[in-house]
Amino acid sequence: MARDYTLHSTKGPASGINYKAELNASQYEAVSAPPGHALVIAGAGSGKTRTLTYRVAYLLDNGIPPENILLLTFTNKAAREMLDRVSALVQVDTRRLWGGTFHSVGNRLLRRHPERLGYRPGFSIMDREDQKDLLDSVLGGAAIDKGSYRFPKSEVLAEMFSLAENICCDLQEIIDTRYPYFDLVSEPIHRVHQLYREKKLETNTMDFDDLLTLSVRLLQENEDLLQTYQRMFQFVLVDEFQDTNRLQCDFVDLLVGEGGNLMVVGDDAQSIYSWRGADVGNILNFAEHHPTAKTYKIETNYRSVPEILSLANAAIEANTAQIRKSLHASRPGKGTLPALVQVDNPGAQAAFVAQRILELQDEGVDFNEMAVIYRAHFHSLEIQLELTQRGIPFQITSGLRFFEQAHVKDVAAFMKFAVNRKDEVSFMRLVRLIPGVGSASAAKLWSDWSQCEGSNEGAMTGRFSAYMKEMKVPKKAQSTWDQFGYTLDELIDPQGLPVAPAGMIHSIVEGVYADYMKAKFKNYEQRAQDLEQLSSFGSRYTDPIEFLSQLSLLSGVDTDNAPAAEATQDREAVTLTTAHQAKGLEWQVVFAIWLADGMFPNRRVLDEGSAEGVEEERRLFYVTVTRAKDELYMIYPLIYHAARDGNVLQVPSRFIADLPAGLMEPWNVRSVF
DNA sequence: CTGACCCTTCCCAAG
DNA sequence: GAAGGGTCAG
Repeated sequence: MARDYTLHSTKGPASGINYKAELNASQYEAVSAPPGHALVIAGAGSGKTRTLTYRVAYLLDNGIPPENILLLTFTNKAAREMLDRVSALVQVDTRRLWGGTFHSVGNRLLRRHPERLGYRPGFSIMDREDQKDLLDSVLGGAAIDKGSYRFPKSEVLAEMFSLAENICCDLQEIIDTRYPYFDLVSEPIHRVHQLYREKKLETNTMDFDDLLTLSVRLLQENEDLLQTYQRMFQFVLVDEFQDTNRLQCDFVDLLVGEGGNLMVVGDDAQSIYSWRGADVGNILNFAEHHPTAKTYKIETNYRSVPEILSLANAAIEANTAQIRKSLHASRPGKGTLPALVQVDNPGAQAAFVAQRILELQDEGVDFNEMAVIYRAHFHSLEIQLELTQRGIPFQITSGLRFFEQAHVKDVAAFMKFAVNRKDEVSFMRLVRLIPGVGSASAAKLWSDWSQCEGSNEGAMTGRFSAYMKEMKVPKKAQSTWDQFGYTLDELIDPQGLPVAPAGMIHSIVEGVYADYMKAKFKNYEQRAQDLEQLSSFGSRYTDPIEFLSQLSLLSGVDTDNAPAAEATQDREAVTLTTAHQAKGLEWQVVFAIWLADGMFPNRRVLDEGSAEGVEEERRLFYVTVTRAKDELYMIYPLIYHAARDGNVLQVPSRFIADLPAGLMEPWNVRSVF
């Protein structure tokens, strides 16, 4: 059932966009590509987002209804940015267009048809911590003999299961290739895996991977839905295709089907997620996989000065597995080379960065236009101290995410449980907030609750307190338990349906949580404020299920629209970020720090000794340096004091050592203190 | 059985 | 420096 679409531009675009004038020749070619499959190789800083944005506008201009377009991106932020830009270009309601991350699109599909997979509406989404809790619960009941052999902890199990899902292979294969030392216990691992899957269905919960795995299954097992969605998504566009894994690729293939039109955009030189299953082969072999596909290369870089671009090109040169392209700069030369800065130690590194930031500010560069980029979160430690001491404002993309903080998760647990009464993880979390209830009582209470709920369908909808009153709790816990019951009752209306999110949060905080926070946390005020922001975020939603989904789907990378980020958004601040999270962003000035072997590239990767591993690190280095528009500082400390090994002498990163000396300028930094 | 306290361990990247 | 694990008093 091939579908043919011809794109006409006879009467000129309704939007009045002059595509040829606003794009360069190769961008225009990709934007105006005929229907069918297309691979767009867009180098760093070549206007990839612009190209995708204009492509969507072009489709709309040619009469494709927005609901027939699906735009898959890597982060929510990227999706939002592109849709905003499309709205600015054409007068079409882009809310009708499906755009978002793979996970959010999966979520949307599954929310429409949960019953097809044996799920109920209002299923909960577990984050990493919830997943670990559920696995621990499974482990507790699985009678695993942990004495005789080393059995993987729940985090490790989660990692293994996730990898198997994402690269669509058998769990045994993961054990064999990546965890051979667990081969002795592979039988119980499989058993836990099975129990875990059953438990998820039983508690009406999904983990992150399920959002995709189950979406794929939904489409594979339901021909009618497959037809519906294939017909719906006539034009599918995928951003950052180099970072897709097998599961995501299968999802796309299913949605596109035989006659669909698929455009994938990416840059193989920026593939940096193989450790979570991304397969750069998806982009490298796309043309082979789809013989009719046309390939477009966009090789003009608008971002960086030629001095920086030359260095970047030289840096990636050493990689063998890549699509050859020659990225050239459109900007004029600047006359100064990227700086190579050797400093004595991490303290001096931080001092250098801080001082240079202040000098640049004097020269008129905004703090917002400066970033410090590093390989691992802990590399930012000294910089944070130094910037704080000097009063330089900064924002950091840390490992700690707003929605993963204990108090936010506690409140969310009440909401999740109100929406999904089978949610064991949330139930356990909230009853353990009660004084006098530990893990043993919590487990007992859950078993009572699920029994009462199982034998009595009424418990699924009626007032919570009616059922909770019947349950036995430790004496010490009784009054708080009752209070919890009344609070939960406030979260549902007389029909038993959950009320709006903002109201829920209010009830929870007023009813029980404020008291708990005061007793538990030193920084009660701060946390109370967080919850107020959560509530104001919640007021954008009427449907608590929708709100909770968004909470789960928002990640650390794109918490832009998250409450915590909003407070700092318009403030001028230097950005501190990992190289991974810097992907897709740009700044006038970039400080790349800790460029020593063992730090960047990472020690573990070097120890593993795989050439692919080092190539990925090199791509990560490429991503780092290509973030810079005007100035790039590559810095490494000679000596650092390790916790265990004392003073360690460092060697400059091989990625720097491999570069021709003429591409950078060594700076001599003298400490005057 | 709970919860306070102390000890050790950990550090690569994230949806 | 935080978080998990072990120990022990109440």
